[in-house]
Amino acid sequence: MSRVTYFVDLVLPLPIPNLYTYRVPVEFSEEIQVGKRVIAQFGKGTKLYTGIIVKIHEKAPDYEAKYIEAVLDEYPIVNSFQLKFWKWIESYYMANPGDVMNAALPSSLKLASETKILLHENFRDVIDDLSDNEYLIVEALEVRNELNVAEIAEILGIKNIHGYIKKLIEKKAIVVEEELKRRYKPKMESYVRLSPRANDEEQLKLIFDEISRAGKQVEALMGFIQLNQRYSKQPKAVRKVDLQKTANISPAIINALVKKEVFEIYEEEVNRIKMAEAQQESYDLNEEQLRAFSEIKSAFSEGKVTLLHGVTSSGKTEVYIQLIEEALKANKQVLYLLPEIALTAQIVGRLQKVFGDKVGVYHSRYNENERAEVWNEVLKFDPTNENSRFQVILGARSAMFLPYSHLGLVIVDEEHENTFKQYDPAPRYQARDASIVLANMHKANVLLGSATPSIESYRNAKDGKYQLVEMFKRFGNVQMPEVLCADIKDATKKKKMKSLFSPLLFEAMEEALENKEQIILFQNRRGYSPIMICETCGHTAECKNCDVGLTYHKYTNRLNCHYCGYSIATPKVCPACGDTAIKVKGFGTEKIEEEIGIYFPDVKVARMDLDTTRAKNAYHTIINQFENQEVQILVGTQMVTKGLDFSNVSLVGILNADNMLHFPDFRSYERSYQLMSQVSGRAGRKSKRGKVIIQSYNPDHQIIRNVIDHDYHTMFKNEVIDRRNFKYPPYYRLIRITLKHRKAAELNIAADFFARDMKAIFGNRVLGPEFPAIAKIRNSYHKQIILKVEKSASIQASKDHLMKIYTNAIHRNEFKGVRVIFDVDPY
DNA sequence: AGCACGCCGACT
DNA sequence: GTCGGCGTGCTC
Repeated sequence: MSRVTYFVDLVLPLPIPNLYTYRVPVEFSEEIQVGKRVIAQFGKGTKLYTGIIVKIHEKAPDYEAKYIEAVLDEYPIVNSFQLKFWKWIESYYMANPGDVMNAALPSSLKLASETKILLHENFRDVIDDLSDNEYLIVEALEVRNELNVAEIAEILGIKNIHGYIKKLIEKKAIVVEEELKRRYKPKMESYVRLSPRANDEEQLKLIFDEISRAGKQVEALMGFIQLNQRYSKQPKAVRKVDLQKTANISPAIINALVKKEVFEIYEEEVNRIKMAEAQQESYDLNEEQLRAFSEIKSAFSEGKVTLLHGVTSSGKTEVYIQLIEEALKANKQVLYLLPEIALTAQIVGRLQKVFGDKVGVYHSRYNENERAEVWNEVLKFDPTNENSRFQVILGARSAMFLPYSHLGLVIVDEEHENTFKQYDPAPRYQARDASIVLANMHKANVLLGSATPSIESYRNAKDGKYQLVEMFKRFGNVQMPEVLCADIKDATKKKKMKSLFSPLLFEAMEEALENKEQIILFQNRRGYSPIMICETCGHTAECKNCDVGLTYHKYTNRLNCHYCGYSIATPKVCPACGDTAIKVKGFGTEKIEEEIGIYFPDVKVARMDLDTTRAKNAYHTIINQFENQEVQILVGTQMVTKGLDFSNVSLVGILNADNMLHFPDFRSYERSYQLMSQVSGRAGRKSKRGKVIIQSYNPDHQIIRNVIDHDYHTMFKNEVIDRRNFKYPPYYRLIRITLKHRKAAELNIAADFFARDMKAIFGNRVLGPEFPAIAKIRNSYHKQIILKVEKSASIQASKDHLMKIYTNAIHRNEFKGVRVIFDVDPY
């Protein structure tokens, strides 16, 4: 009887463009399944990789295919929705399948080369039946417990040991330990409870008498009763660590009580991701929210993507919560995307109050075990099970890659945020756009939410492609803040500036502080001063790897490059002319912090930017301090604009609106409007109208006027006219081609060739090649070519042309050493 | 990505 | 004359 030989096409976690076909050993024929992980050798040497089976077939390729080494999973860990989604990302964003796999899978699910080989627990049963080499392996394993493939190869002195491994697995002498199982140990936690003997009022009294001379033990017992809430309706489990902390006792005290049979210690498997009890909070939607809610629902019933445009603190979250509730009632999964990891903490608390442990969080700062746990829970989701955990996933852009099987609702909050776009490692995707595609695959509803929608989304809504739902009132009838502009050109001329502060801002600060109100100051630039300049010869320090000036950081007294991290000590004399007249020019957050210290020496100031929030919990510490009003003034970059709600902020100052308005990018007006509106939204309380002061050299600038008038619509109207005239999104799609080379001259030649080839096909839709704002990063020169494709034209055809040009180009001599990066919808 | 093959400089 | 630099090309 002839047996069928199967072949599998694998995605390998490598930046290479193809799938690879492997032969399946007959003994795995039953096990293989699309979406399962397998181990396969790839390339020279003994490198092993985890691949995902994306296709099973019987067509032998015309080369000698290698065998897969092992099948890792009992069940597929990637479902068919995901594979379809991966494919879409791959093709739309011009990425390699392996890049997409890398972005999608938590790394604990894709380890392979380090795959450990262990003894089978019953290996002794077969030990007599082994060949010499097999015996050698088993013997080595008895000593070392676990070995990887390379180590075994060394022991045997043979390169290809896979035959032996295979035989040994068949004989059940060894097992290939799947990394996941090995690393992923459920976390156990010690809990304390009363022993059966003590768990009774009478007995407890006796015990108190019994231990009355041991003060610490009494404290321990009291602490336990307190934490346990013994006399409440619902006593709580008491963690050992909590008891130690609350009663301020050492583990020895608890052990003593265990010995006396008062306490018992028991272990409980904890979910790494903190459990939360749902405590249904009653919340009622106000009239406007109810209207929005019903409009959204009717749009959903027509299968339309909906854009919820609601001014800051109009109570969008409550509307989301209602929608989530409906999705859960329909036994569907919910994906709630947020732009910032930092923001998740605030929202997750709110959602968990309502949905308990149905809410899971997923983002890149989560450790591997936590991520694998969320992955597995989502994979296990069973719509018929009432108690499914993580039916609602809250996360940053990577959360869209989880193995959803019954997605019913996707919410993209703050949809205008550019952090939804992944820039650097490929795949360079837009999570907002991609998740809409994902939702379509699941026939799920999509809600985009923002106070300042992106021009794209708003236009889609205006065109009727999306449903537009708007909320104009702030929750609790808080007034929109009063926005004023301070003319710093005029103030400087009249010598009225108090360092960085215009009289208008300065007086408002004084007033707010007097009233014990808090202030947020926003400056879109970190560090102390952007540049150091020698007043004698005009020399400025530049990064030796990149084409940018170094930024002075006072705290460390160093000059840093924000692109590559290069840093030098601040020179005392000018390296060019030797003069000591070195001065700082411009200002960043650090400088502002210092200036406040001079004018308001008694006021507590906190600074929030990339430099102060690098430590793991720094962000929360700063937020908490500000929330608890231990700090009166918060100085920060972009970070302070992101949806934080503080109740006592009456004043927001934007120190310099000009540098964002003049950013060289077609989106700079849109971004400036969004940024300024978002910070402005932080001002204002229930009882008092907030105040926002924008400092600018250009107080009549159209965008500043729009912010003052809270006039999104005019901003939008003007912006779309420009976009249409200058051929930018949303009327055109952009593909950015970046070429990199170590040498500028070679790069220029290659870029000119590429652009010429492109112009031959695309004509004047090609822009460039141009050096970007920073032409040199990490010792590599960059040059960009932008392709503008009409929305009506086929983007796929354009990409096919591009790829053809690319494949032709790379064989050219002029292209040696040039790296090419494609970025679709780069902004 | 990783690894081998390959062709030019400072060394036993 | 050889060791080793990393540029180039391939991996089922």
